[in-house]
Amino acid sequence: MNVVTRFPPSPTGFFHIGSARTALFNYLVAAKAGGAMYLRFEDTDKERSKKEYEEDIIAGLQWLQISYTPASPLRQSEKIDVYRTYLHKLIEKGAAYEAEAGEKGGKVVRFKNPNVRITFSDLIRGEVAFDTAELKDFVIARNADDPLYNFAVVVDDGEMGITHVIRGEDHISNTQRQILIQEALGFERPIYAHIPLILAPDRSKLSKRNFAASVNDYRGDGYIPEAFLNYLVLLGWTPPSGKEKLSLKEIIGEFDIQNVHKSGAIFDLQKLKWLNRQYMLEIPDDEYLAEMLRRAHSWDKGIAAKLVPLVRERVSVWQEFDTVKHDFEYFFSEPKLDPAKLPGKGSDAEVGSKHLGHLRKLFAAMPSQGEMTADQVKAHIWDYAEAEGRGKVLWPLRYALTGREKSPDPFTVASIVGKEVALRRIDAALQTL
RNA sequence: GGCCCUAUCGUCUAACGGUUAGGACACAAGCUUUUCAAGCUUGGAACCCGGGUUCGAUUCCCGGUAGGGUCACCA
Repeated sequence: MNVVTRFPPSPTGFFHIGSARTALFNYLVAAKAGGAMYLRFEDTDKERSKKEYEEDIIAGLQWLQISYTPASPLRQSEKIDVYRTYLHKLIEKGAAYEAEAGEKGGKVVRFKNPNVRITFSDLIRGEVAFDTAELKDFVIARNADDPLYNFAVVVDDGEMGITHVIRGEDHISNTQRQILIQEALGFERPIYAHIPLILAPDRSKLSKRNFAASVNDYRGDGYIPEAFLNYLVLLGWTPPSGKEKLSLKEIIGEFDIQNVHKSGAIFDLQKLKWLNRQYMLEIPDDEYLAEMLRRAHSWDKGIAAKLVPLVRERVSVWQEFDTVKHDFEYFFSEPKLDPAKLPGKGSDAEVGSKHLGHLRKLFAAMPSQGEMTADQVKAHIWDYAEAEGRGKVLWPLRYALTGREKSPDPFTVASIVGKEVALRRIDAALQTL
């Protein structure tokens, strides 16, 4: 069977997380079967549809590497004549009729409801049944040149030969209307799959008001697109292998729309961050450094290169680097010291001074040629620290080097700033005591 | 309210009649060169309720409850 799916957003808002997942599932079903997924814009709502939203959606799909075939024409607004033809066909058949005055005055086209019971089989939910009688004769067009969603969708899906309609659960009650129109028009019924919704942390529908729901926001925060996509697919589906971190290729290999869950899932930002971190850890050092420098222009490249592993430990999303980078200032300029904090817990100035004084000698005795690793620095100091009490010796050293109560360990810091700078900072610290 | 859908740790989930109900995120404690981060180890944490069916139900059926979706001349 040649599989043809579609992603038909209405360009009335920015690319939404839920839309992204719908697009992804449609893409996966098509990719799995070697079929195609069409993109078409459902812009029959002229007032709310905007070009900038179309652009945002396209940019988002590209960011996520979800490929598609553009429908031709791309927009529903570009094929009004086609809808008009089908509309006339329905009216001639007596399956639809023009009706006087609706709520907003003027004529509208109503579908003549046969009042039957519709049962369709949903790939995710099984048999779903509706009694269409309560729909009454619903409106399918404002007039011959102004079709409404449910009608336009049926015409498009029919003409494009869509085999699988995969969409959000919020469309499940539209299905009965669409099947009715489909049968009147003589189109074949596609296979349906209604996927559960993504929920905000309070279990309400994901909306801009209570949550960052735009894909754009995550792109802006510096999430890795592969990680974002990976997280999205995990929301409502578990691969048979049980693996959580999956490439798009692996996802396609394992994916089966029938294994998608029935219930809605809350979007968990912390798990997304965790997954993103797993992807960031795989970025090669040179690329990682380049991104750091893009976000911290003033940083010296040589020092920044040595900071890569320290940054990696602390950053799960690039956005976090923008905050954390200020904690690394002491690598680039002399720290300001608070004499009260220098000796550390349970020690006074005299004790601090004594240890720092000895440390100064130990540092001075280190080789000045070439760089020292953290382990080598440690080797020079360790025996003394052990003998005098690690905390008592190491705290003043670390504070003298960084001027911070929280920082990486003193050996690492010393190995990065180098012997000369370390000595200078120890001297400066000694003078404050 | 009508119709439709859903229901396992706080969250995402595994289980497809018989398990000490498993994993991941988060959380807590301990270990790491007194801090931070990361890492490692350990721990607490769930089958919505009530009836059936069955030798046996988290699992199947029915009802209740709760949550969600939808009831436009929006999509």
